Amino acid sequence: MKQRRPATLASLAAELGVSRTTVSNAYNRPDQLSPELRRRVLETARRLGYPGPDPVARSLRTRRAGAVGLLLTEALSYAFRDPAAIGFLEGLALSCEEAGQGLLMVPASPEGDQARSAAAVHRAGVDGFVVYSVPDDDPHFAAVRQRPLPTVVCDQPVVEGVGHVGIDDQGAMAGLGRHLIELGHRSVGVICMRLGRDRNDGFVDVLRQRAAHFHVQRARLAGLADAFGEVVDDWSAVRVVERFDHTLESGASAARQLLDRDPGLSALACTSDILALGALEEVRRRSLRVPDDITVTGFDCVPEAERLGLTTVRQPVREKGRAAGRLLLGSTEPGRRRSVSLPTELVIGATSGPAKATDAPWFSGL
Amino acid sequence: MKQRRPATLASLAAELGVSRTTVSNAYNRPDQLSPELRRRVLETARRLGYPGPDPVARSLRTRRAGAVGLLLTEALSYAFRDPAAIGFLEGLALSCEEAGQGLLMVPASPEGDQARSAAAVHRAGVDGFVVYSVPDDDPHFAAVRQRPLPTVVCDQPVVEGVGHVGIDDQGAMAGLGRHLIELGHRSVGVICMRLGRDRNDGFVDVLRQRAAHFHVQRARLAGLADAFGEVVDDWSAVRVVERFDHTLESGASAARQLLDRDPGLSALACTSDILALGALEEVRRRSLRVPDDITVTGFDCVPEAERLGLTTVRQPVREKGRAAGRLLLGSTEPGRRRSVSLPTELVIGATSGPAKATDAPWFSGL
DNA sequence: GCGGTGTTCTGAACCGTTACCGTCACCGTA
DNA sequence: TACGGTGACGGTAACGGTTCAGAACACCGC
Repeated sequence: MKQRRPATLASLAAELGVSRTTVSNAYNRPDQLSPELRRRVLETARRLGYPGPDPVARSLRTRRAGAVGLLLTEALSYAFRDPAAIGFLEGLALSCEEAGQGLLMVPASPEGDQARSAAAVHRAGVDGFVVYSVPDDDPHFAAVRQRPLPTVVCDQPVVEGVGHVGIDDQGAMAGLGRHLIELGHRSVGVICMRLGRDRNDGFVDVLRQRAAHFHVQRARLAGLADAFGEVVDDWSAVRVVERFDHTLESGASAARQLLDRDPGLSALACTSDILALGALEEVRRRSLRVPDDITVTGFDCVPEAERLGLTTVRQPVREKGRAAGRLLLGSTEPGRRRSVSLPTELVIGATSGPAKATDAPWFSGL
Repeated sequence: MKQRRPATLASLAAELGVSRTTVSNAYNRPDQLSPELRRRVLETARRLGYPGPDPVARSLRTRRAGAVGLLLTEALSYAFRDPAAIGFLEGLALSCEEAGQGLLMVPASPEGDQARSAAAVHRAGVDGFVVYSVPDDDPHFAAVRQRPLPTVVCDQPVVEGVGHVGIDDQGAMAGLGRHLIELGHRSVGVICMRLGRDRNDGFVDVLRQRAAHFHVQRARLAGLADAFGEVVDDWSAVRVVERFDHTLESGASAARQLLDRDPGLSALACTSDILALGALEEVRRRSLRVPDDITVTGFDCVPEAERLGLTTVRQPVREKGRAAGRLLLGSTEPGRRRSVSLPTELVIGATSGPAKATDAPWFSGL
């Protein structure tokens, strides 16, 4: 029954001897034509194998694609390994679902020249973009900004004319830092995620910390610096280790690097739970007791961390996704806030405890 | 500088005094015009704030959307809670990324009438569909089949004219069942995920098992029936409990229901690791030792299960995603296989052990 | 008989782009 | 000088719909 060329609105109309408008109305405005004619139209459509109005043509005319574009850090698949990113995605998917909008994950391959890379962004048929935690100088993000579409960023710096969702990373991390200070910790090692688009697995100087291209990491390190700057002579003497890959293994190897260099560390502060969980593995391997011998902290409060009683900072990842979606999809509302900052909570678990006396001069001085 | 009406290819061409074709070529076929003219075009585009050819119009003309549609079971956000689904997504995202294709998650709200529900599928501007583990009678899937697009299903029955990726769920589960039988287990309780689109938290008769709308669950139950049918008088006497939600809590409450009814059970076979992990929680709550007092098994081999040493079946979830993507995106190749079945592996962990003597009559008879 | 009021359907103008083919100037060659 | 080849660009026709302003017609009350 199917013809070589697939049926279109026009061919259906011709077959029925009615106008294209009428066929269109049969699908989109049932009240605009008699039930009898509508029945005939739909029946003929079925007979001819017409699947209904072409979505792309419809989008062109109506100027609405019915989908939100999502831009993630580099490798798309990376996101599916990070519990925090998954939570964000879940929240975003939820609010898209509520609004009946699709969610288009834009393929952003890291390699290749900038132009080819950004092409995927220009090829995306969407009504708006959500950009999640990409580096400040990301070419895809630049491409997104060229498109004349509403945009919301999350876990990135506030940008003029662009919606924003985030938390106070710096403040939250400073709070965690003060917790460590209260426990008497002075010699801490820090483990962070990658700070730039280049791979740099190793120690990080203050310059690189401050110039980090990833907002979140920059802010969290700054938060620690804020807190420890008060009690430590020189923050730049605190060793910070960076890892490109965000895996348990990275956390473990970073902890190894820190402890090899400075076995006397009384605490390891990590900028993510994944890294902290990895660090815990290495600590356990060394038969160090937590928190008696060493304190380990994370950030995010992923389920696994919560179960293990990791000291960390809880952030509402799912809510971030929902907020981003709502901000974008409700962006036509005029009185809408353009920036949302969500609350965090310091979660004191079983992996942080008082520093050993040797680490706290004023105790040993008694 | 920006005009009220956004710039188009045509307005750019008019401004430059060249044809639209030439402007189009400046973007898409740099070799078709002189570098000098191309430079002028691009420069004028920047000046006028023209963001490059409109993706939707381009898609209409070229008949390619540059994206793959993904249809998931009902609530989109559900997928982000199931580690197996996340693995699938990761694999699929990976192969889409390789091919430079976007991945559009179609919003498929469960409630609402069938017509409105399927509308999202008809609205999706994509070049093909991947359908993951939806019930056999899902209206969205029916809508997908109406669209004249290449389609690949995963964890669903093979359908004529549609690509297919899956594993031998029935055979794998039968293997697990034989493992339990070899250990002497005869009185087992079974915990499965939901079998239909209706909520039915409780015991399931054989009829409902066989009529399950979810292929995977149906197949896994059938696998257990295959194995135990050999040694148990009547499979229909084996208690099977169904849970609508796929959570740890569901697994725990299902285990509770089974053990309350029949405290003498020597094994709990679950059709997913999540359910099994939940069941383990309940078992632990009852101070039953695993596997001395009771054996618990899962299916999927998610990371958490692996770490805990759960006896389960490993299936290559990520590979399923990759295979689905490749099957779809390479579907133009003529000699391509239309159905892929991936291997599984029985993983014997620390949660399965010999049944207690009371459970094995021929032992106690010695 | 006439103006008013719906209902039902039509005509034509877009939406912004790319495919296809044609034109034209220019160049080297016999 | 005629000729075929080549590079650069232009014209036209889709691509498949939606939308808006009416046309045609029936019905109604006065």
